Amino acid sequence: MTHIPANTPPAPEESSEQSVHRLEAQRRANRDAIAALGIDPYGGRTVDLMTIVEARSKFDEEANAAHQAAGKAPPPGYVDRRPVVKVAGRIVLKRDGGKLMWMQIRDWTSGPKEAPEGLAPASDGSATRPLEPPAHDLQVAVSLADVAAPGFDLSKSLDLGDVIIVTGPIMKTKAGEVTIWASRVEMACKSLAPPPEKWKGLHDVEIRYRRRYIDLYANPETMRAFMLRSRLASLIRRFLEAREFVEVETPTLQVQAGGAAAKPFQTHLNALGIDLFMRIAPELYLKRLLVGGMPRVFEWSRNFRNEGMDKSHNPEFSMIELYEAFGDYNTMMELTESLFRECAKEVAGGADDLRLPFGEWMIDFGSTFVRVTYGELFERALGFPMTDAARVVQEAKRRGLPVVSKTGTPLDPILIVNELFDVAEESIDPSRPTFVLDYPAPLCPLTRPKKSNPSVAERFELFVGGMEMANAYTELNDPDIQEAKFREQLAGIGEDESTFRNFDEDFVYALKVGMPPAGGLGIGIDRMMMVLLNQRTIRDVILFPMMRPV
RNA sequence: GAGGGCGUAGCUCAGUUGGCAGAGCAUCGGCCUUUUAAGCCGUUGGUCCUGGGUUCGAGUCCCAGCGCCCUCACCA
Repeated sequence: MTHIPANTPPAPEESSEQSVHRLEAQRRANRDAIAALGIDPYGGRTVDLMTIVEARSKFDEEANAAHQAAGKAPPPGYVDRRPVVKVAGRIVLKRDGGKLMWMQIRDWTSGPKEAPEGLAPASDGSATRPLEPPAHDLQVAVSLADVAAPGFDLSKSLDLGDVIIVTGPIMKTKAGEVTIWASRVEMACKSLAPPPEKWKGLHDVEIRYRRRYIDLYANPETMRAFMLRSRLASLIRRFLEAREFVEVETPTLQVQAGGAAAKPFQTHLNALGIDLFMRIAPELYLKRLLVGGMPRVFEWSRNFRNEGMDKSHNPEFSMIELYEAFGDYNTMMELTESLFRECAKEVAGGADDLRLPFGEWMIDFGSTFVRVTYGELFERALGFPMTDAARVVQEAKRRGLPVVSKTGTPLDPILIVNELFDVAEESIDPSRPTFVLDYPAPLCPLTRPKKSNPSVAERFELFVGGMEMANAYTELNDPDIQEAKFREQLAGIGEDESTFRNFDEDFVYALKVGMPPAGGLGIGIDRMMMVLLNQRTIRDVILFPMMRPV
C-alpha cells in the first residue's frame, strides 16, 4: 500500500467542506449531534473505571439467575444483586436493533482472538456454537427502557471507533454472553477517522508501522506483544537490581562515539559550537563508573548506528550493558542464562515447559544452554581445525573469500578463519541457545586473554534463533595494553572512518587511575524480545520503527 | 547495493486476451427490544501509487520514478 489516505486533516487554508472526506464529514455531523444533546464529545476526568477483564470477572452467576427468575415483574423485596461495573472502551462493533442496540467495546485487556476452546449446546439443544466469542471484547446492551437520558440518543449517534464509558449491571444474555446491560452511556472521545474493516481488521503492514495507534487497538495481538515487552523490561530491571546492579544513565550525545565499531549519527551543539555524535554504545562511560568505585552498573541504553536496516537491525535500538567488578566472562555467562530463563518463564506464564515458539522452531530455554568454544565449532562445521593454515586458505579460496588484502599482501590466517566462521555460526541449532566462547585473541584486541592460554580471549557471544543476542568479555583493565590496542586499531582504519574514530585519552587515563577486574555484557534487547515474543522482524517489537518519510 | 513480489473505494480484496471500475464490510436512508461478523430493503463512494510511452482504446502492455514486503549482500 502506498498512499496514506484521505483521513488526514486538511491543511487549514483548504478546510472547505469539499476537502473533508465524506466519511469524516459524516462523523463530524454525528459529533455535532452529540454536542447538540449537551454532551461534550471529548469527555473528561472519569473515576471508578475498571478494565474489561475486571468487569468480566465480576459476573455473578447466582445473582444473574436470581434476576432472571424474578422476571419482568419482580416480587416485593427483590433486590438486584448483579454487580454494577463501569468500563471505558472503543466501539468495535455495533448492531442497532431500533429500541435495543448491541455494541462490542475493546480496551487494552480485551486480548487477542483465540480459537474457541470447545463447543457448547445451543439453547434449544439442537446445535452447537463456540463457547466464547472470537475476541474478548465486551458486549454492551443499550435498551431504550433502561438507559437514562440522554444516553440512548447519544448511543444512536455513536460511530465505530468512538470511545465510550458504560455503566450497568454485568449479566448474561439468553445466548450466554457476558454483557453490560447499560444504565448509563457517556462519551470519552469521538473518532473522526474511519476504522479498519470490522472482521478482517488492519493487515497493511505499512499502515501498521506508520500508524501504530490504529494497529494497537485494531490488532489485539499487537497490544499483547508490546504489553508483554513492557512486563519483561520491568522483570529485567528487577532481576538486575536483585543482583545488586544499579541503573545509571550516561551521555547519549558524545564528543567521540566509542565502545563499538559502527558508523555514528552526527549532530551539532549550538551552545558550544561543536559537532557531536549520538552514542553507538555506553561501554566506555560505564567502565569509568567502575573506576569511580561503583561495584555493579547497568544501563538500558538506546544506541544509534548509522548502518543498514533489515529485519534484525533498526537504526536506533535498545541494549542492556552491564559491568560487574571482580566478575569475568564466566559470571556473565551464568547471569545471561539465568536472565533469559527468567524471561522465558514470564512468557510461559508459569508452565514448566520453557520451549517457546519462534517462527518454525521451538526454542528451548529450559535446558542448560549449549556451550561450545570457537575452535570446536569451527572444526565441527568446517571439518578441519582452524590452526591448519593451509586448509584454511584452501577453503577460503574454494568459497571465493579474499585471502589477500587490498594492497596485495597475504591476509593474516586468523582473519581468514574469521571469514569462514560465518559458516560455523550458521551450523548452530537455532532452537538451542548457544554460547560460543573463547574467541581467538587477535580478533578481540580489547578483551583480556586467558591467563592459561594467551592466544584465547575471554569472550562469548550468545546465539538464539539464528541471531546474535549477547556479547560478553572479561574486560581489559591494563591501561598500557588498552592504549596500544587503541592506537593499533586507529592505524588500521580507512580515511572515511577516521572522521569519527578518535583516541579516547580520558578513558585511558581512567584506566590509569585503576579499574578493578570486571566482567562486561551487552544484550540486544530488541532481538531478545523477538525470540521471546515470537516476532520475526524487529519492527514488530519496536513501537515506532524507522520508516522512510512519506 | 542486487534480484523478486506488491500498490485498485475508508478497510479487506477481485479484476479474464487490452474493450463501460467491481465485491464484502464500513457509510447514508428505511424496518426491527436478546443480537453474536445480527438480519432484510434501498443508497453513496475511485488521482486504479506518480509521470511518460504504445494503442482507436491501458487498472491491464512498455519505460522511468516513489513506497512497502521478501531473498541475498553489507553490518562488534
